[in-house]
Amino acid sequence: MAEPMAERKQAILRAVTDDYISTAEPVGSRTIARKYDMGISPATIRNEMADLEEEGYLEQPHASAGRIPSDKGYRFYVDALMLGRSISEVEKSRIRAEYGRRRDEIRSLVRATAKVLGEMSQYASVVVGPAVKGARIHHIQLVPLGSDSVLVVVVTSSGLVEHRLLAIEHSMTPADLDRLSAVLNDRLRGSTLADIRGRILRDLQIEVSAYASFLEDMFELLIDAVRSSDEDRVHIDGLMKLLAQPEFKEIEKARPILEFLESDGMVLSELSASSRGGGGRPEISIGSENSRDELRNCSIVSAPYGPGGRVIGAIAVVGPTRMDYSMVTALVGFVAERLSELLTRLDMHKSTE
Amino acid sequence: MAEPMAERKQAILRAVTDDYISTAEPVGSRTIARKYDMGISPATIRNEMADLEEEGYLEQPHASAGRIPSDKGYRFYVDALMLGRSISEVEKSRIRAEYGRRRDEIRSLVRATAKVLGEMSQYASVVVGPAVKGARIHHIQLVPLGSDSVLVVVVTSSGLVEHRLLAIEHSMTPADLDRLSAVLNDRLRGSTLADIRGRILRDLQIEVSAYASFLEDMFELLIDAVRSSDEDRVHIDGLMKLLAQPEFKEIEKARPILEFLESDGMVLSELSASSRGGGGRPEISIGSENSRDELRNCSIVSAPYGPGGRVIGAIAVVGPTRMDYSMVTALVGFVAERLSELLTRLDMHKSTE
DNA sequence: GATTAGCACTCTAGAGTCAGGAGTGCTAAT
DNA sequence: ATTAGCACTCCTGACTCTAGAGTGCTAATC
Repeated sequence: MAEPMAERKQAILRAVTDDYISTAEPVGSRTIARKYDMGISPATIRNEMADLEEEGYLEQPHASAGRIPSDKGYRFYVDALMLGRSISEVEKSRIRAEYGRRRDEIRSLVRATAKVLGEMSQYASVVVGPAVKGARIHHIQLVPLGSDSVLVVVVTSSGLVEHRLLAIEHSMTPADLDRLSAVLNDRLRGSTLADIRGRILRDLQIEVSAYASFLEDMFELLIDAVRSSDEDRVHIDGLMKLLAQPEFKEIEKARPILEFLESDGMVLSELSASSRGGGGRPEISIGSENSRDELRNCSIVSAPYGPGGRVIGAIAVVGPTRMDYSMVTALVGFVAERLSELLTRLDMHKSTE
Repeated sequence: MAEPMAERKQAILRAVTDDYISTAEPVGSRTIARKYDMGISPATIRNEMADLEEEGYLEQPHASAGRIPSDKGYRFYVDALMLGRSISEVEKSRIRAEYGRRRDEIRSLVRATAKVLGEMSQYASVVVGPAVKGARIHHIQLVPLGSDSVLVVVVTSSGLVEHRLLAIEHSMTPADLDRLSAVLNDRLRGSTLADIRGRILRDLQIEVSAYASFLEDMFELLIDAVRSSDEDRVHIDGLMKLLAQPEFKEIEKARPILEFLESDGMVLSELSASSRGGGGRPEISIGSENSRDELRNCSIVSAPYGPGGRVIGAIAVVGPTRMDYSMVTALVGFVAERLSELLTRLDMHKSTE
């Protein structure tokens, strides 16, 4: 058993998969003989297909229809059969153009990524931005807004800018705030927000005891910001594209997937699991391979990204199991790479100060 | 012509509409006689319904089915027939709770509004946040982030916080930036971003000529921020809820509406038109009353909001023409009012500085 | 021994038919 | 003016039937 699959059988499996991916119709022996001339008759192809079905690579929707790939068939296809494609120059420059303008702030970068992935893949796209939690503080600034409120701006080392308004009881002069900002920066730079809660806060409160309660409030706010910003990490696009796929014509088929995508929390846990793998090429999860049951009718192509090899988030494309793996893999790979590159450049700026 | 509709006819129209709204099935004379006992026989009801159809308030999907309200019928219903309902205390406190935590920043308020509207209405919700364009500058702050980049933070009088990273060529000390911040605040407070582009920029460049090119870059960035932030104004939620409605079971029916909602630009122009009306109670736009053709299969209930009577944005619920107008109108009204109230309070803080 | 032509068989999609049910419109009686 | 009665219409779902596609098997062929 487990002997390598014969050359010709592979060719047939590839043909069936290619054809089904592009037509969404079960494909029969006749079709293959006609479209992909491999010099053998439909009858021969039928025999091979019967074998492939027995081995679990193909299945029949009903007794007298053509064959379609099973999840196992798709798996073999992406691992061994699929012709690796790289995306065209036109597409590349399209992507670069999308990034051209907004190279400054990470959130708009993330959003642009979701948009370009959705539009170019014709499926749904997901981009998970960097977490605030655990990020190191790069800069913190208190901005006086009036007699009774202060804007707290925190910039993390990953380039994320968070801000919150804080009501204050006692008037503080701009000079006060500046001095406080300086102290805060001195003490907090490089710590994570989680760190702050404990030791550092206590130290600070002693040091600038006049502002003890102000600091208390401020950290409360920041902690809350961390919590709620996790929801903001997930950006979805191209839902409409997904719904345009024939497998989702009846909305019931799409509902589980849409519900999954609508729940930021689930997306987060799913994608951060898959992005641990790090490095290399995009990861492909096909139908029943997905850990969640509601995703057994779709496939996900994902890749982590981040500056200089560090992983801070992930991008993904979600489509039917009949998705164009070749195109999507190339696209996801290129975009993740491109995004990482941009972030690396941003990061360098920051470390050379 | 145009004599007032007889009492009983109105009762029948109301019954038909109520029933259709809750069952989504065409309703026949028999059903009405059974469910809403108004002491008359099905035959009488039939006669009245025939009249109502002739006058355009009802229509028949096909010759021997029950009746359903036409757009004109719904219009009469919402204007004259619908029993005004106010939302329950439970719901009110649910809404208040949603707002409880995040009273600080306008963007999270807007997002929370979209979420609560979607969940409680069971339809899609749209919230248009305040425009950056045209907003007055309340505060502007330059934050040094390293030797070669500066974070520009702008707070508008509507409470919107925008920020952008700016690469700089020549190193500027924190002190430089502080002085520059002070000058900028002095000169720009109260102007709109549009104003800046012209005269003020020139004056400033002369005054602090050392930073002329820096200022040029900065304003370039801000202008761009204004442009791109228009996209961010629109927040959608509850799309899934909309798709769960029986009229959208075949995705084709929903597509035009989804496409409309996905295009921020269209939503923006549509809603800002309707929010001009200002004040009072929610505006209801039914089916063919909508100016856009792709919306002829849905109804929109919208209301403007803003601090102290000023309109800065709008909220809306989008559902099938068979939507529960009574519930939605009450909900939209309450939420818009609540949101305006919160903003008014925020605004007062700001004007008492 | 592998390949292929031929053929019977199976299954689906779509068209046609039919009965049942819901609802109407009309008429005549109240 | 209202209503009971009834004929009529039209949809819905079940059933049947056919055409077409595709298979699997067998026997002939290379």
